[in-house]
Amino acid sequence: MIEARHLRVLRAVSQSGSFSAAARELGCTQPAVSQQMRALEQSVGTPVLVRTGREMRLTEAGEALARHAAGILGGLVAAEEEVAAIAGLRAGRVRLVSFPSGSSTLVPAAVAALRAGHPGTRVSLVEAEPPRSVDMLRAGEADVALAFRYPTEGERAGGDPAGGEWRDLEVRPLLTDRLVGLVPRGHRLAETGASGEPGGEPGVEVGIKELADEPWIAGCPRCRRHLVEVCEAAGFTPRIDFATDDYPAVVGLVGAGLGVAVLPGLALESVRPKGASIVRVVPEVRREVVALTLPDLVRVPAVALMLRHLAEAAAAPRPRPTAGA
Amino acid sequence: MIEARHLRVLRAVSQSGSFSAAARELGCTQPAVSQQMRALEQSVGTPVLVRTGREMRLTEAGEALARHAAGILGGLVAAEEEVAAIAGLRAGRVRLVSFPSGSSTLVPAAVAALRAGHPGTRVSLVEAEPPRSVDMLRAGEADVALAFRYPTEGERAGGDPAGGEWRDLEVRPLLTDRLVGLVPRGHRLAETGASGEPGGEPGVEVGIKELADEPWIAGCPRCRRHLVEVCEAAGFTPRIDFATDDYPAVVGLVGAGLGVAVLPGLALESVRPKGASIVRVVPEVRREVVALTLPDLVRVPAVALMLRHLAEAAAAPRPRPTAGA
DNA sequence: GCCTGCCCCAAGATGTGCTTATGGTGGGGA
DNA sequence: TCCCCACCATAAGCACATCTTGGGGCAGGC
Repeated sequence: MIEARHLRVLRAVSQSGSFSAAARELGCTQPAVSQQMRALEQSVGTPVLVRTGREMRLTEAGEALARHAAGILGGLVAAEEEVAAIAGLRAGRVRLVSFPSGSSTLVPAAVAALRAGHPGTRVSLVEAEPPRSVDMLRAGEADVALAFRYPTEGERAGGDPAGGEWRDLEVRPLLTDRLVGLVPRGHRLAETGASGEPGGEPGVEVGIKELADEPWIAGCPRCRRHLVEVCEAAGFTPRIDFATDDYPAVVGLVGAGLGVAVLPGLALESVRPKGASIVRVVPEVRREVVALTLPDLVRVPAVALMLRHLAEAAAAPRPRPTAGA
Repeated sequence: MIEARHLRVLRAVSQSGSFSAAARELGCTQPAVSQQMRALEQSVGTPVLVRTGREMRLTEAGEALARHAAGILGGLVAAEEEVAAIAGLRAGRVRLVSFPSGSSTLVPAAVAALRAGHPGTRVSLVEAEPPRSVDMLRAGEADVALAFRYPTEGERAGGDPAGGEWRDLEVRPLLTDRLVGLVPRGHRLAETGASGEPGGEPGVEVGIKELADEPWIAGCPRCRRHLVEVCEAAGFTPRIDFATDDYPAVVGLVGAGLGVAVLPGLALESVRPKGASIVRVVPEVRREVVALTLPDLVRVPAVALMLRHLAEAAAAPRPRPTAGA
């Protein structure tokens, strides 16, 4: 079996014209070159070099090998360079999958930072809610998944403290997203005017039990399930009139006076809550936003960098949701 | 440094989807595959494989390597096949250089036999007299040289019994060529009619001293030098009127009655001695026809085969020179 | 005629790869 | 639900290949 090492030595010999010069070029001793060429000749079964007194020449077989060696060794260095570019972040691709409110907040900041520092990298983004996004991760269709989980979900999944259903994944907590209540402007629980000013905390605090009799507008299936759990823990079952994972639609429905809702704070960073007032819900309802990837992918430089930038984006001060016009 | 072995294993893994299957495919054990992949990942500095629970997938770097591997391994296989073809005589080139009378007698027979047995081989032929042909051999412009030497030349070159000036070459004696005399038809020394019949030995025997007063037509420089030596050993210096290495010209000059000549028997195989009679010269004058090559080239299959066929052609019964019309 | 450079050869030391044996893990069938 | 099997990782031992050092032969150049 011809090895690349043989071809490297052969090329050095044919270029330099002697074993000694080839050895100097290759940074080894002359007997090493001699032995390599002997091994090559043995493996191919015919001489490749003619030792004439003054110079070292190639036989026809040697010429054939040298001719192929150019392409083979060129391909090897090309492969090395391409992989080195990926390893050195001069190239590399990260396929992100994110839930909607993540892809409009954390992702743009992280991607911008990554592209700014390493222009050669490429990022692709698709949107999917957690169960599906994790499937994509496991199926190799994505490298990093932005997902979220509610605290109670982890407990339900067998009491495993190390991540529940994600125990075989690398889990990077990014931030804890406090959910806020949304009630129609002018609702009896909304403090008119003062609530929801830009940059300010929602001023009104509402016990969740106070919303027991309101019609509800729920979000994605998991959010809806969690909402029911929280309400039932508070002693009532919410009457859910609408369910949609389209947050602007939720806001619109609330603004139209069709009900109340609980939304992730993250979602309100990019949705203008027009016609609705933001209230603080007590007890606090939180969800944890995490970045997920496969353990092996953590060692892929572009993936590691993306995780780092996601963490930085999550750590940056969040703009406060506004009450809207 | 990426080695071809790594790429072979990587390809097997990516095709089979598991280390164990790749090991079976490669004919080794599973830990060997595991170690190879670990070594590859260490050498390129980034993971190339993602170990997900059910299947083994390539990372982006792994995809890049696999993409290059196709061409690299293909090139290696092509190189191996080409060299194997040369080693197996399904291909291969022999560059012959021969003196004129050799290229019209021994060479055609040997080349025909070689091409008949191994149609893939190619033979090229150029003509050159020994000093030049040996230079070409040493310069790598030819693989096999057909040459000749006169017995006295070896003695002159320092008494080395192992080949004189060719002591660094592989010398394969092919045949000993007896030189014959050529006198004009009807010359006083030529037996009219009976001499030089097709298939018969030259019947007339002439002592070289009897030609002392004849004008001479000499051949190539070495032949001419040897002629002078022989004549001087017989006690006279030949009067050389013409010197040419064109044997048909020599025959023509003799036939025209312009002098006598001594020619290699081999030359008369392909030159019709019209107008001239062939006589045996005593004492016998011989030259040794040999095949020369570089020692390393003996191990090149096509060269070895050519040498063998040349020896067989030389061993075959020689047609006798004819007296011509 | 001496000297230098080049190649081959042999022996010792080092490193690498392969194998066997073992443990841990996840998936599928009874 | 449990068991079993396939798969991968790891460690230890071994064999092979490679490299180095030291010595010798040989041809070319001053």
